[in-house]
Amino acid sequence: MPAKTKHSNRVTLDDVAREAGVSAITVSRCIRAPEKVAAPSRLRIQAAIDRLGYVPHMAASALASRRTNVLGLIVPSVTNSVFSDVLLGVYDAIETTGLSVQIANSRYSPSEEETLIRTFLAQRPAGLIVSGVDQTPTGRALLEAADCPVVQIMDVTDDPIDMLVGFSHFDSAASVVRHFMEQGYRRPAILSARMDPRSQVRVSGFRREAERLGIFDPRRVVTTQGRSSVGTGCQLFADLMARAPDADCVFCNNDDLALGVLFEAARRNIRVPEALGVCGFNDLEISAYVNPSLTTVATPRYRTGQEAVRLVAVALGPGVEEAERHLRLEAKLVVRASSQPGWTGPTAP
Amino acid sequence: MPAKTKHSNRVTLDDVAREAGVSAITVSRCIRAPEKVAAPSRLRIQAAIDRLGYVPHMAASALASRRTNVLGLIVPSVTNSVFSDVLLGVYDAIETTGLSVQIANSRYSPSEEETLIRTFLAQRPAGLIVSGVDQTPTGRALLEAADCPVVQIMDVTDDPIDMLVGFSHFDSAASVVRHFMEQGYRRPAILSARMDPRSQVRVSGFRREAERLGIFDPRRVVTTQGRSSVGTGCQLFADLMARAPDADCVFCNNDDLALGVLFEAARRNIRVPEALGVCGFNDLEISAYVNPSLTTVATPRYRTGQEAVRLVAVALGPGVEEAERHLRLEAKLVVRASSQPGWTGPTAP
DNA sequence: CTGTTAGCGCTTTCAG
DNA sequence: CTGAAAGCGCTAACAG
Repeated sequence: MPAKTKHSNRVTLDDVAREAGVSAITVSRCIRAPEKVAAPSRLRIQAAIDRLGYVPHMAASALASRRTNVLGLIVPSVTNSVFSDVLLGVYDAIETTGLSVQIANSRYSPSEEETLIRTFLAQRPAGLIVSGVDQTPTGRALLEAADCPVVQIMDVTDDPIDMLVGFSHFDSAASVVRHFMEQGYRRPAILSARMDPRSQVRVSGFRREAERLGIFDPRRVVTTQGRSSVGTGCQLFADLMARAPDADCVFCNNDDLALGVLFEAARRNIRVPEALGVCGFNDLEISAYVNPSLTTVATPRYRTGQEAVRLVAVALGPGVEEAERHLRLEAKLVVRASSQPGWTGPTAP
Repeated sequence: MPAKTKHSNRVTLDDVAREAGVSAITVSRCIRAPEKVAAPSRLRIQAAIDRLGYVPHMAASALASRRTNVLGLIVPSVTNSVFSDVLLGVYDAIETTGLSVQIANSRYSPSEEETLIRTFLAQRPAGLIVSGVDQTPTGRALLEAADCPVVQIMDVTDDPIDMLVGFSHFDSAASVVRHFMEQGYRRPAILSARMDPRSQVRVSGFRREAERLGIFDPRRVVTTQGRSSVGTGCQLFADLMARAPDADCVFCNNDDLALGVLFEAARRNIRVPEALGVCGFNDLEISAYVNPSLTTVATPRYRTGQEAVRLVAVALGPGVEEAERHLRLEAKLVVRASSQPGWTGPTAP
């Protein structure tokens, strides 16, 4: 009977060490910091790992080192394609980092978000990515006290918790108003559902700029708390037509809503863009192909996910560049047929 | 100086035990199986936990018990709304189970999927949910040997690995062909991108039924390896018109493609449904609102996610109902304007 | 119903 | 550059 009886049949660090003729700690080092191990040992260890098919036990590693390789990501919704694009960026960027992502879904609820922040922090994550800049005071305090990199994404603020990558919803909305004005529209409306913080900022941006230009009218602001969808867009547009039929253009707080407006307008024989200019927000793939093609604001969702991960990875590394901690990305207006009365080109790309 | 110096400031099971005047193991039991602890102790322990703000250390628990509470979920894509709906079902169902989900993205690659299966299994997950029934032989072997519940989702097979919740892609496609026939169409086409196993099964289902009815023509099968999207739908439809302009109806392998067909047909002044019947697959929200509204096959995506989690939870519990291990759900044809030449109702709900 | 003992597999010192 | 010793925080397996 061997001196030490193994209960599990799992291949452990000790097995590898024995196979390679070194001690366990050397194998451990070889995995985490290969440059600190002499080349000959390194080769033997690598060979032993391959031969035995060793896979590190993350829980054991986490327990011993008091740190995990888990990057927590809190988003308001996983079905919203805005966030699924962010997620894609996160997945693509994570590959080179050795981290693993864990996603949580706050359902647009600040208190659920706070709970999730707690849960994640209890796991000692390697980093945490949260959506928006409007955490609860407690949530914010928890994040400020966290001993891991924290990245806020999807919006900008003067007062970030730690790192940040986002774009200005306020400015984007204002630029839409100006675009409508330039195209000759004079009575802009705005439609919005799911009044989450970022939607609200867009509504303010719209309002401010319209006021500045002297074309704001509160009758032309139609909102609902319900979730954003194509169906909601149809409904909100019907509401708008009932309340303020004189509206000559409409900024929809996202593309789903805008698509609904486009479809409902077609049913009512309201000509877009001649009788009604339409602009969405986000630039979903479909928006370029619908008839008429949809003017919208392209938001850097994929890039946001990618950069957020990169920021965490950099922060985890040795030298942190202070200059890189806040990334202000650009959201760009994409002008298509739905907002250009003088449009003469093709209806789709 | 106290007998035992704590290095970390984390609240541990021992702290709670001391506070409640019991031993650590009793606290541990109280958390995992409260009914095995006497009521008075239980109350004192609960109070101590609350007072101290104790949060269990998952890694330590995983190490000691050789099991995690992680439910692994492998999907081909996180942006595809089909899978994000599944995900939503998973998240909603997981809440009551005490498990946590970890998502991985195989990018429609069988070999990446195999790697992910390996990675997950190395973490000793509480359960594993995989998409489809076409794992690599090695992947399948790994899953068969896994000592945790495994659920295959999104398709059906006679030969599941362990548990299964899905619906028949083959039958769904066949029912679309019959529907076209009933509506008077006689020259059906099929468009498909991203030829993943389930898309291929739908193509076979279409082909088989069309052959049975004597209306199959290979010229009317247009496929591409590229990813499925609205833009691809426009493109494939253009290809179809070039190859087989006599097609009088088209089954699109998913709604994105179908939307593209609808838009491209409008641009070409091809009247739907009179000159061309269109049917999609999946029933995205937008499909009910587009003009004309889109006939499609409603797939039980949310429910699939929900049930998959439920199956795992049940399997993890004490008594497993053998009868419940395979869940065959129903995908239902939703007939709307785009496939009914005689349509007289409203264009949208 | 409760406690004792002995690790789970890895990493952190601190010495060589 | 390498190793020995000592846990990380929790739970399995017995005993009482």
